[in-house]
Amino acid sequence: MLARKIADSTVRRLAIYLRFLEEFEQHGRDTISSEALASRAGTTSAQVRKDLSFFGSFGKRGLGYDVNALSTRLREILGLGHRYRVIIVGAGRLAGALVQYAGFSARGFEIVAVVDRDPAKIGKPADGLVVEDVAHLERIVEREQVEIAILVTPADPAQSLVDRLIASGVTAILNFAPVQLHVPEGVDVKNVNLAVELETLSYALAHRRDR
Amino acid sequence: MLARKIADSTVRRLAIYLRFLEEFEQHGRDTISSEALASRAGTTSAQVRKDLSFFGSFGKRGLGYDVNALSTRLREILGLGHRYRVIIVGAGRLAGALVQYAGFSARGFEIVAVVDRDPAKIGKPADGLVVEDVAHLERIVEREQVEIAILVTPADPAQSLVDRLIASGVTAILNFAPVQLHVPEGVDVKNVNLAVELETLSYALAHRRDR
DNA sequence: TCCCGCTTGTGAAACATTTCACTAATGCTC
DNA sequence: GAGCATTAGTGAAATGTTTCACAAGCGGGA
Repeated sequence: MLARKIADSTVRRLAIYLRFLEEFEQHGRDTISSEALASRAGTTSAQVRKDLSFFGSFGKRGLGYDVNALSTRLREILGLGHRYRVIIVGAGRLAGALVQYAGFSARGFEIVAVVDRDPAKIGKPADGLVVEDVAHLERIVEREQVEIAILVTPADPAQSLVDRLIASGVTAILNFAPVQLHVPEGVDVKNVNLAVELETLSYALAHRRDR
Repeated sequence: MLARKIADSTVRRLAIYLRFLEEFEQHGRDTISSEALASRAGTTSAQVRKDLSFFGSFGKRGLGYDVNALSTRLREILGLGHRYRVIIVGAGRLAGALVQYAGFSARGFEIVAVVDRDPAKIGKPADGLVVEDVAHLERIVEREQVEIAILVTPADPAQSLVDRLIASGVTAILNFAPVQLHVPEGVDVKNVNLAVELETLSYALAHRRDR
């Protein structure tokens, strides 16, 4: 795979295209045009074609894309070829929602451990798992061969937990804590901040008349 | 407020700056440079100054920004001057996490109702609220004077719920359902898709060697 | 008052992403 | 098998965003 520097926006759209392709697959449709895919995904046909063109050319002119072939290829491109082992750090309610969220395991993200520092939570069951003590974080990461961590803690302990995760070999982190994490080269962090999302809506509401 | 077309990326950063300004405020610090703010927020000082410059000039050369004045101004810009009344549509676990999430109410987003269609969930308590029947959606939106809706349902019913919300006067929607919603001019939608976030991480893992 | 170090505000340049517009395949119809 | 309608692939143009670099303003000190 010779992919150079691909924009984050492109990768996100690929993931979205895949979602709709799988829907088409289930409906037994076997070919789809860039136009049809674009209208589902809320973008333009030129954008779809450009996004795909970074990775090769999979379509047939005059016909469109083979639904099966394209979704296989997208899964490959997105690295969804194998199951990822995921740890959740922090056993709050959001953690509970994530553990149970079917969308993750459907796409190969398997939650193999949940840890917390609160003795009241340690030992409690969480959808087939038991909350473990964060004190044993390193041991658990190694035992479960964790590749991805989801951080669902308050801002305060986040950085030191990340340092420990990285020291144990984790190289990809989905961060829900409202802090900017500092990580070395070779480790990827994606930040999700639900309050920020609501605030961009609030901004839009406040400035509606400007448009 | 004469703000023209401001990039979404800029608005998100403003929300993040505000978060750190409030932290500085609590620590009694009364002035801060673009450089200091940038390093906390994970960006550059030039970016901070440019972002702020769209809305006026609030700093003092040689000194930096007045922490209090700037955070007040940012709250104003982001439309955080009043409390927003929010409904959550769908009473799953994610909804539960959102209802209880302190970050929302701290920023003026007050959850005033939770609805679902599942009779098993209707009537159940949810952090000071009671889950109501989605059949009464219109009545509830009016009664509670809801301005913002958070959609936490499966993909399937999402569009028809959105249509009903809009017909009832809701003009801002935070959408967690994995579909592209169609809304008329004048309604804002923000999409959050947790599976997509994980998939961009997966992409990064798969292509690490390319860089 | 004058000088100096610091930091903002901002055009211009660099860079990135999206859209356009056209060429070239492809299958279908007659 | 020729003509036609359709749709992918793609350089080039347009648009959007970030970074650069520097002039100008401010406060503090002598």
